[in-house]
Amino acid sequence: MRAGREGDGGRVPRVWSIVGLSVDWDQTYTTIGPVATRISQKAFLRLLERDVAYRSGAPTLWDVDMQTAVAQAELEDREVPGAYHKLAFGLPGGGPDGDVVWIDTTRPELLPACVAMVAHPDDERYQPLFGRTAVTPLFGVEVPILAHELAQPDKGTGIAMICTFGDTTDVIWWRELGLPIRPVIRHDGRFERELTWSGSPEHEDDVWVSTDPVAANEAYAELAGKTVFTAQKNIVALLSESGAMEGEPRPITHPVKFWENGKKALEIVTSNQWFIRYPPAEEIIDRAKGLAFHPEYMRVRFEDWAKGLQGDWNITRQRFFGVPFPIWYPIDDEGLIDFLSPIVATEDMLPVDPTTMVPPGYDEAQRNQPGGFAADPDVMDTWNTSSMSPQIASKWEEDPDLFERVYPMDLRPQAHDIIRTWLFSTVVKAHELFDDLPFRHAAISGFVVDPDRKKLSKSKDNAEVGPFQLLEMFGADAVRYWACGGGPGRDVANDQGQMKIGRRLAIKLLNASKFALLQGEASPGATVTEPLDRAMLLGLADLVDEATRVFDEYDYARALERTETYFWTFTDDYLELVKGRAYGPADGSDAAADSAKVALRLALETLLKLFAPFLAYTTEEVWSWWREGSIHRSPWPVADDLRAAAGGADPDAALALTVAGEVLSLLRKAKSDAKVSMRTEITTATVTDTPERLAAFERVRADVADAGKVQQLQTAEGASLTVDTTLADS
RNA sequence: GGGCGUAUAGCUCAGCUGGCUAGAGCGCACGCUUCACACGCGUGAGGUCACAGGUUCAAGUCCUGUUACGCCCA
Repeated sequence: MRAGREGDGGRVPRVWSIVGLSVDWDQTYTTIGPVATRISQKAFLRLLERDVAYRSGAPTLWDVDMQTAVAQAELEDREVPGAYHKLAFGLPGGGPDGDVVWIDTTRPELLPACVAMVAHPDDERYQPLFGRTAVTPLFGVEVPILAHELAQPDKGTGIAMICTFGDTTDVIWWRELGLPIRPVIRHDGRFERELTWSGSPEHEDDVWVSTDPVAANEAYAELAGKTVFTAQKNIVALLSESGAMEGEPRPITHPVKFWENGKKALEIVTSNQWFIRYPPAEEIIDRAKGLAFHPEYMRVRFEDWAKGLQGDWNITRQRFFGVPFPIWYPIDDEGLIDFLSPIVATEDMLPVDPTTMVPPGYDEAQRNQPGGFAADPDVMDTWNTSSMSPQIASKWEEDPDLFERVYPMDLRPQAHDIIRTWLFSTVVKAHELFDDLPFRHAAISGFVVDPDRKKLSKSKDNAEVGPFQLLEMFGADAVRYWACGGGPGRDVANDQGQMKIGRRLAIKLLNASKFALLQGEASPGATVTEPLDRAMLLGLADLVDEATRVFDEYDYARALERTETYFWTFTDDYLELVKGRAYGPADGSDAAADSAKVALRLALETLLKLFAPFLAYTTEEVWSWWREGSIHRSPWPVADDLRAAAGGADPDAALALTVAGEVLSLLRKAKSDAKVSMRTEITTATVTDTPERLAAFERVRADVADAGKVQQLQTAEGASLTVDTTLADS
């Protein structure tokens, strides 16, 4: 099992235990602790060796509040208010609109980070400008005017500035157009304090070159050390003053990337991070073809995610807790850390905490000293550890015997919200490390939603009652019944009505079982001979076939629904019809009574087993009344055994049972209409029906007459079923 | 904007490969102390199967489009 989150205080295991899940509590695992750390680190080292894991300085999605990198999988877009600012870039040599080019931007404060302008290659308005240069307002920086398909001609003026970095599109442009980088936003979300423009490059890599360094430095002084918010306010004032901005900002709402748990919009900063190289999308998709999704349509989420990946998986997080990287860095004699020459732990050292352990060839005194070493300060993305959960649970290279027996695993059960994180990363890791799938089936469940179909959330607190209360109120079987009502992949509404129904079903099963067992055992060697009993068993055999088939397809909801439907007619009709006969003669040796008793016990055993996955406690209770051991360890029913017990196929018997039920219903209706007790005797009843159905009815007429308390039962041929009755005086 | 899913009685849903006179449970109405069950039993009312086209002898079921809701992704 996957351990509950910190703070749950063991609630998850308790719920699972009460709900009756079959868990081997000796085989739990967690994603913290020495084993998880060792396995995560080992996987990392193996991937590092093969250059699948690598360290790189690259544009990184960064949450300035949390001061940590964020992976693509944890992004979400939010519609937030913003404003277009129309800015004039200088165009030496002039163009169609004179000596300026207008752009619309929502991030004017990034003007000092501008490295180029871009328009769509097919955009006739700007085609004459491609290859020329423009000059940024205020900062006087010369930037090239380039063409790229991702520029949107219908957005703003159709030409945009590229800054390092305003959004992920900037990153793509920067990478694909081979642009320089002018980073201005620091990891804390504020503008760099010390930035100086000069008239000519001071060294080879100098990007801070302006045609008017004095103006540039004056302008930047208004931004240095400021937050993005303040910087924008200040630069807008400067732009208006200088006449480079036309009109007022035009408010819009637009999608902006956030960390899914974050409060502030993400910035893109440059820093050194550990990455895992994704295989090509097609390769992952092909690998996943061997994985059965239940329901199958959830596969598209996996595939869409694979196709939509941009860049590799950043597994570095700047957090306090988590699995550390088994890595140190040398410090040169001047005290500078060389982040590009990591000192890698060896596998025999694992688990490694670089902040307390010392790399080979060094001693503790050299920590953080010139000429010494420094620990990698970061930790792994939690998904990077969770992606090893099959290997952690099966104790990869820790318990070879266990691993051999359980890996790859059969089943990954999880909800659909973490297909892109947990499922995807687990498949990728196994693919890279083992060239195989980590499991064969993925059962994707939905969520529990509130009665208005809204997702439950801790912050909204719209869960009226907690799991323990529900279990207390309705019982575990009722809660299981409700939970199984939503098929694979479907959300299930928190519906106490359904739990009530589950509870009634469980009680009904107890009572029906009591009745069946009260009839006593049949004489030794007795067999099923009566048509009614045979028909019931044959119908049950078909039910077993269907339930087995749909279970194999993971459609447990249908298995439950079919079993339940059968059970209701079983109790309403069959039990009523067989009741009288089952009591039998006083000595209990009558063959017809024996037939009923054998059929009843066989049906009970079968129904209990069919219900066992759902009503785990009720079925176990009934089982204990008359059988040894646990029903949950007993073999699954076999349809052909039931057919054999029924004495083989009997197509007419099914019709006999159907007609019997219909006639019985009409007899009840007569009494119900007369508002008399069901016990009331019927003096005479005449059943009219087609010859074929009457022939079938003939085989069960004694049972029907008995159940309906009919003294004289006659038949007559006619077009369709009708029943005329004369009630006895009450 | 793209993708996926859902749309059937007041409610929760079944109806799988087209044959339905469209079902179940809850709720509702009217009855019934029936010897397994009043935590029950029986009977009944309740639906133009979201909408519009199409395929077919036949469509809730297949196809196309529209609408609404939900989820995923931009």
